[in-house]
Amino acid sequence: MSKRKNPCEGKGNADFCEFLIELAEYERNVNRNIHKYNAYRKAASVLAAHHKRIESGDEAKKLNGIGEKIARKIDEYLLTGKLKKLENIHHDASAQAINLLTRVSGIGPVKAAELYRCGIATIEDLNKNQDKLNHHQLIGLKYFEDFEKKIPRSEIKDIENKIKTTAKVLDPEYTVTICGSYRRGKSESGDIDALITHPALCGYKGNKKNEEKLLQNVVDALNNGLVTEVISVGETKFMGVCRLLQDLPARRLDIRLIPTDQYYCAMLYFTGSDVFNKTMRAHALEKGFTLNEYSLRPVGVTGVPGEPVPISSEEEIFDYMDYPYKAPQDRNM
DNA sequence: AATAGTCATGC
DNA sequence: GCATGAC
Repeated sequence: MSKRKNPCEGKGNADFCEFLIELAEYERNVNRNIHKYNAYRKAASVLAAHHKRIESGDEAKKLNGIGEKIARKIDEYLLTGKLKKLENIHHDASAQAINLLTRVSGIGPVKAAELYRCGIATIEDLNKNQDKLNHHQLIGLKYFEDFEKKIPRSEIKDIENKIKTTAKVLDPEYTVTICGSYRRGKSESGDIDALITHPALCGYKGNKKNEEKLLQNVVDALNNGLVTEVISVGETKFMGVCRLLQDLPARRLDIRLIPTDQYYCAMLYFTGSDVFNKTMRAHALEKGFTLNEYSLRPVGVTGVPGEPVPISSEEEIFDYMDYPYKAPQDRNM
């Protein structure tokens, strides 16, 4: 999934969401307080899901995830149209620089602060100091603009076809699924998240020798055309860059190799949305199951999860837990 | 107390 | 090998 995403699109509380997300980014990138980051994100998403326009801090406070501090910020914003705290951040050169640097893929809060201590504050500065960056960060810098561009659905469709045909030529037994927001039918996405599996790879019976090559072989085959850079690649996960045509922007591509007996649980999980996954897992628990990206397991009376239920389609997961099937397009929540 | 797990990197 | 950082 992409580095920055907004739970604040849509309804009547978008302006609150925007400043909460900005505060969240500040807490993560500059103050390195991941918990405040999560708290602000949670507050923003609960406001985004709230259909009625909030008219006071006290009204907001009734929502789960909004407490005294955020309630008072909403009051300040309603009264003055801005936030003192944010104004201060905007005038703080170090905060601005660190926030910018973390937009480079591979540069997180720690690296950004280190770079800023070295006097690096702009993309131009980064270009002059490439010796301070590792492989991933160099790629992030090289494609800084490209990676912030959304990917049109039609382009992902073409990339999907290319990956599928490439894999099938290698071995017709490969299965490829592009998940994420693309699978949910969105008209554009931030990156491309592909799942692949192969019958030789099954969670419980090991055929180690071939397994190690199953992902590498696909990556190698894609390297002659689609894939332009490798950020990282191991036995189960590839992270890299692809470009469909010369004139199109470079795109972030992730490929995960999934054991066949875990494929549908992984598909469900990586299709999302995050909110849908939470709803689904909560429902599973109510029905006496535990659901994660690997398996669906019944929970015994003792609370100990049993053996994974064999699954051969996404629908089956819904069926087992008595949940009306939702097509991927209906999981945008 | 706060999501999980893989890969790269540096000690 | 292990911890850390990033995704």
